[in-house]
Amino acid sequence: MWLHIVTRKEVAKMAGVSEATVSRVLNNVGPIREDTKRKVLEAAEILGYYPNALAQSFARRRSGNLGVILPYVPKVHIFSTYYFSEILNGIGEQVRGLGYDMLLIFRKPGVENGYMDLFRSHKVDACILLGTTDTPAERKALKALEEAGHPFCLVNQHFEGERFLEVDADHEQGAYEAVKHLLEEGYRKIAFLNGPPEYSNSLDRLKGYVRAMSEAGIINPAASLTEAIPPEWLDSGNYSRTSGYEAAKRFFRNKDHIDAVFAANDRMAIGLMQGFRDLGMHPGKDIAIVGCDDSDGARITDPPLTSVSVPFYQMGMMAAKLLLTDSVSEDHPKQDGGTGHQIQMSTKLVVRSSSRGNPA
Amino acid sequence: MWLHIVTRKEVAKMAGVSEATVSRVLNNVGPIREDTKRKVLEAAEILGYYPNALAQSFARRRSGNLGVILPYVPKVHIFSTYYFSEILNGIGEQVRGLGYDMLLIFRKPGVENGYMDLFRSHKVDACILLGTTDTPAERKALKALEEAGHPFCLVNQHFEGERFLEVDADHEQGAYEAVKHLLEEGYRKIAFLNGPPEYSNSLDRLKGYVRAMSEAGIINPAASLTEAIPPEWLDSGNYSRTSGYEAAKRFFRNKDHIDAVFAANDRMAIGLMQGFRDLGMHPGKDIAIVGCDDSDGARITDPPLTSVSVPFYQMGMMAAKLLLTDSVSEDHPKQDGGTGHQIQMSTKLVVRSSSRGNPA
DNA sequence: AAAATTTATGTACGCGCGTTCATTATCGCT
DNA sequence: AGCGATAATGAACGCGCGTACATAAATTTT
Repeated sequence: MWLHIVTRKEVAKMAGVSEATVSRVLNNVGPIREDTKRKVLEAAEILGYYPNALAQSFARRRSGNLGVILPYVPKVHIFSTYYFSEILNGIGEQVRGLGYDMLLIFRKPGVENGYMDLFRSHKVDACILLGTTDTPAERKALKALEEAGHPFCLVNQHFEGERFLEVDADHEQGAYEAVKHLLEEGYRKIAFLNGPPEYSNSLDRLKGYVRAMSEAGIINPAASLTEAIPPEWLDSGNYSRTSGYEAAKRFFRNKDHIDAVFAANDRMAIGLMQGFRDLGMHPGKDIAIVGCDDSDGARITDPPLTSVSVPFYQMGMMAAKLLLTDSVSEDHPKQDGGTGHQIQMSTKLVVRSSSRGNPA
Repeated sequence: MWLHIVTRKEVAKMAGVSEATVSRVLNNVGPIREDTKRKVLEAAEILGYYPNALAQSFARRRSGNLGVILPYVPKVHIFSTYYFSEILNGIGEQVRGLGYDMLLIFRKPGVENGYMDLFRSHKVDACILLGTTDTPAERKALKALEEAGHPFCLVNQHFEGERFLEVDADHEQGAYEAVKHLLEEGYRKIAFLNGPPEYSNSLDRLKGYVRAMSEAGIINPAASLTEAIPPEWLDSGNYSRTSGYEAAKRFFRNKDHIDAVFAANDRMAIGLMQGFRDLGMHPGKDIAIVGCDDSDGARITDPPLTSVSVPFYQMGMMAAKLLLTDSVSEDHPKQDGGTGHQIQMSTKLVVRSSSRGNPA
């Protein structure tokens, strides 16, 4: 027994028409008499005909795939982070509606611009790049992609000075509101646990932090970003819970000069809470904590974590939409008079009890 | 300016050989003189030749894609659950090494056996199905797939009586050890918050629970599974945190007859903890809680949650490996003398403080 | 009623590659 | 040198589909 693959030819024969007509009927192209259409569809139904997607892609010279590139971080299960999960969800929802498929690719560790091959080999029609960092190599690779005219979109990362297609969130405003909230709650000695500098968010959040603190007259707005901030208020981790836990120890040394910490993501914020707790402090009481992402984790800590909600899901949807309905199907990689798309979505502070103590 | 696509033909011309030879060199097939090989590779390098993956797939009649089917649950961001994330990570790691790509597909809501089309249209060479449930429609669809000879693998779900390729975990043993641990800690009045019955895990865990409780002489091993259990000890939710929270209220009504709860996943366990806390009880002290999955969440609750660790990551890897190195590349969908692969991986209890109180 | 459209369908080709088969170069041996 | 065997290469085809072009049928216009 061998499963015969039904082809267009057989449908044509059964329907008594040419192969071209079958093709036209199934693709809804050109004028077709109503009853030939019916005949073809009936024949296809009876024979159980399914167009061969491989042949279609080949003939159309389009894969029908949207590539999603994920960073390869050894030992880290990348999907397990709220951030990626949500974005992927959004992308998935969008491609689903647009008839595309989603090709997941893990960036190869050593290869510099591995994603160029994806386009060259026609495996994808467009790409969404997640977790990129602003390094010289990365910039170069992206510029090469742009140069070659391959449509791609960055999510949650901005490359200053470039015209890349980007879907970002307003992290500066998010940080500003988070810190402002702490100030309004009466906290003054507010530290900031930032993320790695190669992510544009880090600079954004720093700006927001400085803006809020300057407006409150706590730090000198005239000085440069970092110089105005007392060193014991500025620290950084790598977005892991562990790095937050470690940072708590460092902050603890200056605990008299700190009554609140704003962290660049929830995982670090949760690490901070655990760290402070292990040092005998009570998060939400002795020290206020605010995180970023408003992940699931923020709801299950004790006390629940105040956090900056970022619309990752919508950002994923938007990125896919931009790529699949502009640059690809039509043919104008840039619009808005050549400025390209630089979408920025707004964040929203979700206040929970980790930041509602009564500071001295 | 228009980007010319370099084809095999041009490489052949530059290297002064035929197209067939170019093909042979790049695919390492047949005997080739060392210097022609060099010539071809040089020409390819100079011209920047990349084989067209679409054409390759078409000619080979293999897509090179491993499909991963995810359940479509409206309003639920499926990736955000630890369970799926980990499995996808494992699959991703495996396909990466095998030169395959990973095509993510969300099962369409209405369509009964939508994945049949994926095979028929040759979009995928094999499929991993996640989040399937044991319903008549699903069984039928899977049997049809099997009948048609399409290689697929189920992860974390077992269909009793079928010979499907499955990678499951030993949830019965996991539940057994979890309950036994509670018994050893001195708890006797142990309730069980199960998941929906259409998941095979639910029955597995129920068996494990009953086995442990029977061995301890607490319930009658002779009676049927459910009859032996006092009704106030058996409840079920839908794996969401909320359903755990709600269950806490029900258990609370019989709080004098309950001093521990074993939950079928961490999210429900966390919901239980929050629910009991809101009712004035202290999880880990007034009532012991044990979950399943050993997700990230288990580490950040207060108290940290004892949980049954399930090797989802390895399960994903294994599923991909089975499909991509047996059924697909070679051609024997079943081995072990026709029993098919039914892999079962072991679980491991991770004890934390949510289950180390001192029960009365 | 014939010519000029418009509508509907068929014919033929190519997309870029893998691969079979035929052909030629190379080698080992008597 | 001659022969058979093997190594190396080229010529040719087909995979299943989209589509440009040619053609035939139906419709409108003159």
